[in-house]
Amino acid sequence: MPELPEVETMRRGILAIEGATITAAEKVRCRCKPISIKPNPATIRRRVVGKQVQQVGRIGKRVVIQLENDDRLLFEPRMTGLVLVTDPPSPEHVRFRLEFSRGEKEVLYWDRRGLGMVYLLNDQQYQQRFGLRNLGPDALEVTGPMLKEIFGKSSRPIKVALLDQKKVAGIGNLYASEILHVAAIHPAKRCDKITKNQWHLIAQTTIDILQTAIAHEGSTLSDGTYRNALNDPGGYQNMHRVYDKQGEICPICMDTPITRIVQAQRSTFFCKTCQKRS
DNA sequence: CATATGTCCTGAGAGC
DNA sequence: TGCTCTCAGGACATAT
Repeated sequence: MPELPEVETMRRGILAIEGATITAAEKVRCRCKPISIKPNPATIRRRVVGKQVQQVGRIGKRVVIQLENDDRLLFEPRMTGLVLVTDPPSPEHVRFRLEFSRGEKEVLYWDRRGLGMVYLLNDQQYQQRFGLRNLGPDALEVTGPMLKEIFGKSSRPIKVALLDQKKVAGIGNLYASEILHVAAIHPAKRCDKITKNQWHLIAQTTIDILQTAIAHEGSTLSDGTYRNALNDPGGYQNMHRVYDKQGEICPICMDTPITRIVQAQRSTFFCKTCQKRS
C-alpha cells in the first residue's frame, strides 16, 4: 500500500545519505522468491559502488537515489516494500542493501510479498520512463485547472481515474477514498460530469490530505506492514475517515454508516449522505 | 490514443 | 487442530 505519503516518508528517512559515497550494494539472499532487480546485482554493484549520492528524491511512489553521474537507483515498494536504516521487521525479507562512507547507516530494501522492485536507470532511461507521457504530475502539485484538463473529458468514475499514475502520480487506493470523502464527491461520479469548482476542491483536498499524511509519516494499516525508515509505524491511520471503515458511522454527518463498493477490482469506501452523485 | 483485465506475491482470516 | 480457499492492491503487459 505505500502511496505518496508513505514513500515520501521513506525518502525523508534516508536523506542523511546525501553526499555520502556508496561502498557496497548487494542483493541479500533470502528463502523467498527473489524480487526483480534490474540490471543484475553484479552490474548494479559495478555501477554504483564508489559513486556519491547527489540527491534522494521521489517520483510518484518510488524512492530515487540519484548518483553523481545521473544514474539513479530506484526502490519501488508496491504493496509491502520498505526502505529502512535499522532493524527490519523480519530479517528473512530483506532483499537488497546499500552501505555508505562517512559512517552512514546501511540502507535496506525489505519486502514481505516481494512484488516491489529495485532498479538502476541511466539518465536517458530515467527521463524516458518517467516523462509526462508515462507518469502524470505529482499529486502534491495539482491544481483545479490541471485536473480538469487531465480528466475532464473522461467517462471513467473519478475514484478509478485518480488511481491512474499516468494521469496523476502518487494517489493510491487508500487516499483516493479519503480525498473524495473530504471533497464530498461520489466515487462513481463520471469525470466528465465534475464541475470546475469540484475539480478545484479535489485538487485542494488532495494536497491537504497528502501533506497531512506526510506530517504523520503515513498510514500503517491493521496488517502493520508499513513502517518508516526507523521501523516505527505511521500515525495517519488514526485520522482516516472512511478507508476500511464500512459500517462505521460517518465522522462528518455523524449519521450514515460508511459504504464499501468495488470499482475496478478495488475497494472504495464512502458516505452515501455526504457524497451525493449530483 | 483510452480503457479494461489478468498477473505477480505472501500472510491473514474464514470456513469446515 | 490444520487444511483449503479467498482476499488485499501496487505497476505493468496484453487485449479490445
